[in-house]
Amino acid sequence: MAGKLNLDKLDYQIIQHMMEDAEISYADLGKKLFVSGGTIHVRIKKLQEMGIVKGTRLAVDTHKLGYTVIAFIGIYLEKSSLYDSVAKDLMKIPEVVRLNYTTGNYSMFVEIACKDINQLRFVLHDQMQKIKGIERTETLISLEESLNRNIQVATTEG
Amino acid sequence: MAGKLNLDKLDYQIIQHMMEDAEISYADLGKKLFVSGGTIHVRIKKLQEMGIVKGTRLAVDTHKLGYTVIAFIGIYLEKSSLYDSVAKDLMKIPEVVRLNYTTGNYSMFVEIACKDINQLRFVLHDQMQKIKGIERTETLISLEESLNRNIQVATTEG
DNA sequence: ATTGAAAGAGTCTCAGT
DNA sequence: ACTGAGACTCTTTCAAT
Repeated sequence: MAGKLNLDKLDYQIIQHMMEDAEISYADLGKKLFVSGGTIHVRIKKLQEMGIVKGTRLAVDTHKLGYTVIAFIGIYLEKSSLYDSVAKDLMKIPEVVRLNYTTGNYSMFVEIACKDINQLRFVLHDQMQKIKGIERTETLISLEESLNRNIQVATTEG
Repeated sequence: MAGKLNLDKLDYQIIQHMMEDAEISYADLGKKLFVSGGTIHVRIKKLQEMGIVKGTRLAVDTHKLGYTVIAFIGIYLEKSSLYDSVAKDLMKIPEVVRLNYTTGNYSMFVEIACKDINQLRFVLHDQMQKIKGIERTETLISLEESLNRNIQVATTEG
């Protein structure tokens, strides 16, 4: 399956640090990890070539941007073979930010981000209910996000 | 509540572009959006001061790093007043990457990232079951992530 | 593989508009 | 507010180890 990685402690430390803050300079990160800036550069280049590092992204406070209503929707399909078709329709809804095919209670699990409850209602009733193949849905509205963090790789050793 | 934002189309275009790729230079992004690099710089600085932009993060392929098992856990609490205490215990588990307090079927909703099914079982049976206040849990294992994207702000107009 | 220094590219500041 | 140019900082390359 997945090829062997052969990453060492330094690689994992670089990944961990820059997942949390990619603005630090190679020189400064090198100082923290007791190597030169040039070594940080070489390692990041290697991680990019391996496809592990995929670039950098601006971190944005979505709540401050007005997306105050986060909801998770569990979806029951009429037939599980309808997954691809339903997924395609769901992706057309801009408020849908995440979509997983799951085992367990639901066949699909979706996350949506809306600006208010009216927009949530619109997405649920006017957009999702029209999609062919959805039997019914269950909505969980997030009242509070207590944690949203990266995976913890720094202690991994190969 | 939330103060008025007063962002214009250019602000939203900058946010949208850099949420997807923060490596582009201000000069190049300015060319795309028909302003100078200096203007991009001023806008980003403003967005940082407003707390909307919170920095940049390294984007990593967690699947390639070995975290192949993503699961969502719905949690039923014995009493909903136990939320804070249970949340505190859940945060101690490194595999827990996200934690929401929710309305609907479950009281809490958790996402975990594991390297294999055995680690998932360990987290579920040995770590989560020992937490006081959890009545029972339901697990959804993600068989496929079809979509994981940012919110779409580019068409917003203030 | 790592280092340190030079070359190249990007950010940041500011005077002018 | 936006621009463009200069000062400054960071990334990237490379010869030496």
